[in-house]
Formats: sequence, C-alpha cells, structure tokens
Amino acid sequence: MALKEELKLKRGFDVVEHEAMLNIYYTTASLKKRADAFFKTIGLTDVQFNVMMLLNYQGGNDGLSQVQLSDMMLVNRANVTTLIDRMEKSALVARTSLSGDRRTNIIKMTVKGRKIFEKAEPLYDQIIKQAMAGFSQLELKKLIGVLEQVRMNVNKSEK
Amino acid sequence: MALKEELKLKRGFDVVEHEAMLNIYYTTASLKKRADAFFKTIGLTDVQFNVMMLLNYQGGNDGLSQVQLSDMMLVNRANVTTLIDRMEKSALVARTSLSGDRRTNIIKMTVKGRKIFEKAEPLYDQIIKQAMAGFSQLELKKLIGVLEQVRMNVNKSEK
DNA sequence: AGTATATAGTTTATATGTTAACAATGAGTT
DNA sequence: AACTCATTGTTAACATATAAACTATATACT
Repeated sequence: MALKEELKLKRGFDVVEHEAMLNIYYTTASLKKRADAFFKTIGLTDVQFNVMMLLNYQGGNDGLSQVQLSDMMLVNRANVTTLIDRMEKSALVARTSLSGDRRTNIIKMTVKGRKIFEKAEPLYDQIIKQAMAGFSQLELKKLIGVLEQVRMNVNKSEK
Repeated sequence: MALKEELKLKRGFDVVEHEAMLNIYYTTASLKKRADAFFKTIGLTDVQFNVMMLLNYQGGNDGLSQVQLSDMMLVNRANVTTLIDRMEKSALVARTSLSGDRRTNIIKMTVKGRKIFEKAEPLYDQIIKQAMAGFSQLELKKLIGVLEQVRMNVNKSEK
C-alpha cells in the first residue's frame, strides 16, 4: 500500500525524492514494530537481540568492547552503557575485564543469554525471510546498492 | 560503502535478506542523523519539523488533531502528547479546541512556528535532494515500490 | 432515558537515543 | 619522569518511543 493510504494523508507527495525518503523511514518503522512485537513474546527488545547477534557472530569467543558495540550499532557509546546495564541486570550478558587495558569492558553473553538467543534466532530468521519475500537475490542486491548510494550521498554532504 | 565496512564488522552477512533488512535500518539511521544535525542548527528536532510539515501540508487552515498526527507519524498517541507539550512550550504550535467535540485538541502552528518552518523548509529540501541524488525518477519509483512490498509483507505476517 | 462501547487525550513506567562534561587509563614525545 | 593527547566508559539532562491504566466525552442501541 502506498504511504499516502498507510498514513491516512489527505494529500500525496509533490517531490518523488521526498516520497522515497519517507518510504525508507517508515519501512524501518514497520520492520522495527514487527520485530518488537516478536521479541516482546520472549522478554527481549530488538536492540537487545541485536547486541546478542553481534556478540555471537562478530565477537566469537573474545566478546566485544562497548565501543566496538557502539560502532557496530551506529550509536553513541553513552547509549551502550545503559543498554548493557539493563542487559546485565537481566543476566543476558556480563561485563568482563580486558587484561592489558583497564579502560575497556569486554561484553560476553551469559549461558542464560546464549540459551535465549539460540531459541530466538531461527524464529527471527523466519520473520526476516517473510519481510523480504517475493524478491530475487538480484533484486535484493540492487536494493542494497541503492541504499548504499543513499548513505554515501548523506556522508558526502556531511563534510 | 558496504555495511560491513561502515559498521566495522569482522564478518559479513550469510543471508542476503538479512543484509537487505539491515541496509534499510541503517540507511534510516544515517538519514536521521543528517537531518538531526541540520535541525539542531535552527533549534528544532527532525520530529518537530515533521509535525510542522504535516500541519502545513496536511492540516491546511484546519490544523490536525493529536490522533491524526499520530496516524500520520505512525506513533502512539501518548507520544504525541509529550511531543506537543514540548512544542507548545517552545511556542512553535498551539492547542486549540474543536467546536462540537470537547475530547479533541486541534494543533496549529503559531506565527513564530510558521516563520521558522518557512525558513527551514527550502534548506531541508536541498538535503533530501542531495541524499537522493544520482537516481532517475524511475529508479526512485522502483525503490518506493520495493519498500511498499516489504511493508505489505510485514503487515501480512502480523495477522 | 439509560447503558454499553468507542474515541481522544493524559499519566506513569520503561527503553532507546543524543550531547556535554567528567574520570580513569593508555600512548607518544621530549 | 613529566606533559600532552587520545581513548574508554560513566553520568546527567534531555527527546522520542512504547504499553497500560486512567479520565472525559461521544455515539449507538435497546
């Protein structure tokens, strides 16, 4: 359905660039709401699951520092502090120290966290596959390319 | 640049559906950061500007109710309460009453709000045009179509 | 008219995000 | 060793988002 109907707008868009940008925005919002609804059933948030995904696939046995997490999530490191605070309180992850640099916290999943993650992941994979259904691999790669170009445009204009 | 480099990931993605989904997510994040940086220079937030945009183009002379705003922004109506609280405190908008229904608040831009909006809008248009540069109208319409399909998939799976 | 139901807005508790200021630690230079 | 600068994490103040419970009002129905 077009954005005009989904958002109950009275008037459509004059500029296709603007419409495209809002489509990116609101598609993220839709995906996020769907993910949130799922994760709520298992007592997680989508952001917390993302942390666990990064710890699992990017951290391996070594874990990840809070700055590494903030880089991989494109968020501020102050945000990671409170996020890990909450996840530590729920015993999903633990802060450990890094020998050789006393500034750094290394974050690792707990056994409990890993159990929950391994239960959630295949179900979440299904949700993603559903959301991206009906496209060929080529179409998805084309979409990725377009979005990379948009981000490149944005980064260029920041300078 | 590919997401793997932008997020400093050690490993790429096994599943192209997952990569596509994250590209949608992080492109929104990039666009939002760029918009935020701009709006900060004129004392607004991107969300507040969006409210003013909706009041201007969708509200016309009649303004919009808080529920209408929440529909058009895909957010909860509780969120609109505090958002309008802050905007009213900054004298950007005003709550007025709707004759015939005492439950409803009608939100309208103030003179001050309109002045700021009219100053910001052409500059913001430029930023959007820059972000969406390098694509033909057809390519943008194709992108819109793909994202509409994704949202349709998501809405279908919610039922 | 009276009752049930729906709608609009607010409040509270919570999660996620920002920036700015700060403390602790590490690294490089003289 | 002492000084400077960079990096890591935390804290505080704030903006934005949710869900759930609440109040006030409107509407529909018998």
